Amino acid sequence: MSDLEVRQLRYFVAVAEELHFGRAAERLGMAQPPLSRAIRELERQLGVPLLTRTTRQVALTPAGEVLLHDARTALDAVTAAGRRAQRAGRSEPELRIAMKADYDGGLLPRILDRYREEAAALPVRLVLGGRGEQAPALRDGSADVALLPAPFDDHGLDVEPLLTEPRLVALAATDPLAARPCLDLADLSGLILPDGTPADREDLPPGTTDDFGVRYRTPAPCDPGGRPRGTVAGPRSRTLDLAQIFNLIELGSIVWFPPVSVVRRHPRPGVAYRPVRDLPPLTLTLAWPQTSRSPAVAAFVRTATAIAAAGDTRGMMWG
Amino acid sequence: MSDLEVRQLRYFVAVAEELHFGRAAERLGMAQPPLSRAIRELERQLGVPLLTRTTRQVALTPAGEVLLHDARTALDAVTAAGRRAQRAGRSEPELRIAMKADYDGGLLPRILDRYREEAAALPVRLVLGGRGEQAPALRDGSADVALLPAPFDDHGLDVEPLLTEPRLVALAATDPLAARPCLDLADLSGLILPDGTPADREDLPPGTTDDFGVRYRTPAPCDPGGRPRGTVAGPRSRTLDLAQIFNLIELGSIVWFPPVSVVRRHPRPGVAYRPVRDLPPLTLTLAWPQTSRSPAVAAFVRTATAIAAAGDTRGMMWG
DNA sequence: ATCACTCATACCCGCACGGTATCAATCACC
DNA sequence: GGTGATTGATACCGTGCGGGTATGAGTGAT
Repeated sequence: MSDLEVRQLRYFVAVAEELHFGRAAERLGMAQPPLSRAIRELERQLGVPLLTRTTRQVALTPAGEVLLHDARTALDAVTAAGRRAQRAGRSEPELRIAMKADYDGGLLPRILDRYREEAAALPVRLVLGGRGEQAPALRDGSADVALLPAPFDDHGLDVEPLLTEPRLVALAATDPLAARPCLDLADLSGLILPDGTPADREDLPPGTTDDFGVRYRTPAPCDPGGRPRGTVAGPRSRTLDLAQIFNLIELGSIVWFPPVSVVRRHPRPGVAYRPVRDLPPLTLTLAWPQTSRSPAVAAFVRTATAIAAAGDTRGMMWG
Repeated sequence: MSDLEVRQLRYFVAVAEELHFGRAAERLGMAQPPLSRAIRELERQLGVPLLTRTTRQVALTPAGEVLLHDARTALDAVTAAGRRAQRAGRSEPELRIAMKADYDGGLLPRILDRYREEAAALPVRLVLGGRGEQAPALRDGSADVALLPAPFDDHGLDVEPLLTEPRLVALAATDPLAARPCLDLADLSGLILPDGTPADREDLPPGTTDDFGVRYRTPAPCDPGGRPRGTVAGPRSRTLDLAQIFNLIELGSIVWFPPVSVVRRHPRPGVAYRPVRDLPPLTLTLAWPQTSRSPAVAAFVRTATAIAAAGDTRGMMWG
């Protein structure tokens, strides 16, 4: 059994995601016939059918499902290898921290202060991205360490929880609900979050949508049991920044569930924050590639966990 | 930056391990000039020098060290993808358990009994191999779950410790040391283990040698800070089976450090077992690929940890 | 029954990968 | 310090394979 090639995996992933040879070929920037042939050759090489195709329907076999999953992680590993080597050769070493803006539980300034005193410390660069972008960034080598809310798909990553903080609901100060000191999730039925999901449903699949309303391509859509949808939504171009979110909240169009540390940074008249009894708290987590051997990452992890442990009794409640 | 290809990674790993283009080319079954050109092209593609070469000396740059490490894990991921897909398509699904013969802490019979009653259970197949083979087997998809002594290189794996058991020293009954009820490591200086290392040095790098005397190719030689040795020893063909080991022990040629559960299975006149005060115990660990989504693996892990938890107060002492 | 759609087949082409021959640089040895 | 051995780089060539175009064939919709 000779080894697979990256090209074959890329092709297969495209077809498996699109479930359509024509569209997959278009996405790959090639014609359909060579793609068909390549997939067929892949199946011959493995000795296993990966797709059941009629001229009207393409579906994954169980083996295809397995390969789709493993091929994605293998492709991640390959691009990560290239990117990390590239970076290691560049003149300016730095520690790239992936996070979503403001989602640091208020710890980052203190962490960075102490981190800079470490012997193994490197200059720090923040890689800000939307929800669901941090873990893939670690896997493909475009960041060295990430600060992100659990749960998330942590395959290939090492993980250290830093702190758990409650979330509040942000709603229009003029909303009748704002008159009450404390709410339940059920009270929020009918309201929607910035990403369009109903506020009283907490089952949003991780890695699919962004709190800011951007819909991301799921990098490894580990739908438990379900089969991945064939169509992959590109960025919906409805990106909301914080100012827009606040504006919409103020107008009563949406509500939002920021953690207290974010709230503390954005006091704003016209927006009321209230505790929600059954809203799960947010656990901020530190993650880095399991393959990392970088002393700079190790030092950062050490510093961050120390700071979090030292600070975890500080005022996490909010009036 | 276009994606790397498996071929490029294989080539680079070969050169980086051999630190010699000619030998690397021979190992790859090709001529030297195309290999030189391929590596050069890889460097051009990444925009980073990976090797410093004079006509007499080839050495890795820092970027090369990083790539060597990451390329190995990427290659593992690729072959694992192929192998697991292949397996998923074959008619007979089964759960392949990698372990070294007898190194199950005596748990395996009970684990298997209970496992077979699980709904998600599959027929079990044992994949026996020497020390250091289990973790690579998980990574390259030739086993689904492994039972192995910690510590080991666990990158890409999820891990669950099962039990910790003391080890004894096995020596010739006629050895003067056998007269003493308990020994120290220092007492054993001058004696050697089956793999040839001195018995009083407990710093043998994991994944390098086998207790049975086979020397394995290091799969991911994570020497902390040091540079990987250029020469990679193939199997030294000096494989010792248990009978040979016992024979050599009996003759006083070697000593051995089996855990008590192994000792219990191999009572043998002519061989004495004695506790060693400062000999670290052996922690038997369960490991499986982090990417595993198999219900059969999940059921096995559940069963094994339950059995280990239930049995961990049972008689682990001996003699 | 016909049309539209989509995957497979047939055939061709260009290029990139691998091979052979050779050069050039460095080290060892006297 | 000159000479030969070793080893990586360069030059050049042939071929196999990956990709393109044209077309066939099977299937579902109307």
